[in-house]
Amino acid sequence: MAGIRERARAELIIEIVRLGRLQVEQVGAANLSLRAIARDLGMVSSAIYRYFGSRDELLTRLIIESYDRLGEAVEAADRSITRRADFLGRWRATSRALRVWAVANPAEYALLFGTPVPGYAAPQDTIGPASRYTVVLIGLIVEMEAAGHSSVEKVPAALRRDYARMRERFALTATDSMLMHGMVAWAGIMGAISLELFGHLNNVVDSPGALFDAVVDSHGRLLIAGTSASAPASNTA
Amino acid sequence: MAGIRERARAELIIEIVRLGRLQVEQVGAANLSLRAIARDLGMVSSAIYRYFGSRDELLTRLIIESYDRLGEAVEAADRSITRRADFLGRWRATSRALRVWAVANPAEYALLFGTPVPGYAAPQDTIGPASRYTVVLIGLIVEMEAAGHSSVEKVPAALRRDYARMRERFALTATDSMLMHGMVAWAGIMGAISLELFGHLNNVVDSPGALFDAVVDSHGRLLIAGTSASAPASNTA
DNA sequence: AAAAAGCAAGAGCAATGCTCTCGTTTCTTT
DNA sequence: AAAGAAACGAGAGCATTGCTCTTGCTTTTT
Repeated sequence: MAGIRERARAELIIEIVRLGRLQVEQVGAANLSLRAIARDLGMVSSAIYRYFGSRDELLTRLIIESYDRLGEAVEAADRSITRRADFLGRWRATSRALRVWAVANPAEYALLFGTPVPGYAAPQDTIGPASRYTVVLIGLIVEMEAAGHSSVEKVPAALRRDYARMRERFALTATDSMLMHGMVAWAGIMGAISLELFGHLNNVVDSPGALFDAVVDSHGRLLIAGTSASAPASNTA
Repeated sequence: MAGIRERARAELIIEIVRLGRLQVEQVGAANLSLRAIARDLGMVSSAIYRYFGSRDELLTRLIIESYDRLGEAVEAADRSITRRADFLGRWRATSRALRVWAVANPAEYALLFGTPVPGYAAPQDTIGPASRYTVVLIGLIVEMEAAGHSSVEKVPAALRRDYARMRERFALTATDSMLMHGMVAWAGIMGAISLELFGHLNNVVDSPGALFDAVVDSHGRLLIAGTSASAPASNTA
């Protein structure tokens, strides 16, 4: 049972999503228009609603796919470092992959990490894909600690429950200190990317990529060495 | 010459801006509606255009005012630390003021640091107010270095021109290394706030304030001590 | 073969930003 | 002080949006 109708439906959904992504890239998520998609498809606007119940539903689909693409990019970057014990290399590769993806797909980055659209609550379906890139980073932290690296970050008491839950959820063995150190680094690179893409480095930093690399290395060295900062490692330039 | 008309105009503009800010708070900048403001004012929608040529013009005004409020909050926080040589205290006070303001005014924070509205290019008028809060942070960095603190951050060659321009623009005396270290910290706290406010800590961190404090202290200690991490300073808890 | 479900089309509703015109009021110039 | 210019509010109107409902037609299921 091919299901002539079922097949057409699947193809149409794919096409709608494709045009939706195209629109997000060109005019931003805020201006995503179901009517415009219908027009491009040669359909009348109401017909779209057979496939997506609302604009938000399409948006959710696009968000999920974007998270997946980002996750895939970061995972590939991590895989590309064959010497698995080269933690600084893996940290650089994954975080740079994050930025490269963001710079190449600014509208998608904004869709994921920019202002949430008002009244839009991310449904449960997004949290899986959303954590995909973070799983890579967390894994890196865990492996680093297993290999003997440590962190002396002070962990506020209020965060202990969170880290305990995190260990359980992802079946990790990592100290609170190391997990928190990872979050500090995470915030650093996300901040650097957001500042760049949302225009806050305009007329300030001409080479945001160089700044980003410096941020990555700054955090990377600390992650590798704890606060003892032994060998400053190789530089970027 | 009071100018009965000029006076009414000034008052009306203030009222429009007030209602605009209220709307941004309640429905987000994306849903800011000139028509709704006109309605609240008992005017017909077209009358609004005598005062603001477009929706973007009102938005620009709101952005400028928000930057100013944020700047004022951060400046006040810095002033509140009377012992001016307590750099860690000032760093904590200013960065926490940043977060407190953001948490108290999430829609305004999103307006300033979230996804830029597509097609909207920030006009020149915004760059002055936009740099107000950064001036406080930069000043702190400069004073720290003048007091003997230093940084061993490696500065990529590509950033030297940027820092030279920055020194000229703000009439600073600070090393590239120290300025870059400040930017690393800046990215860290902005990233932490954005992750929190844009929902990326949901179901992950229950006490984002505690995480933020930890991020602030982590950067603060490094800024104070360079990479030598001498005295771990007092903690937060 | 009959009933059920899926589908595209079209009309329609309530919004939006923005433009234009038309009298009226205020200000400026003579 | 009178005449001309500028600013103003109201109203109608255009193009656009998301979304709903009804109406026939087609595919699928019973």
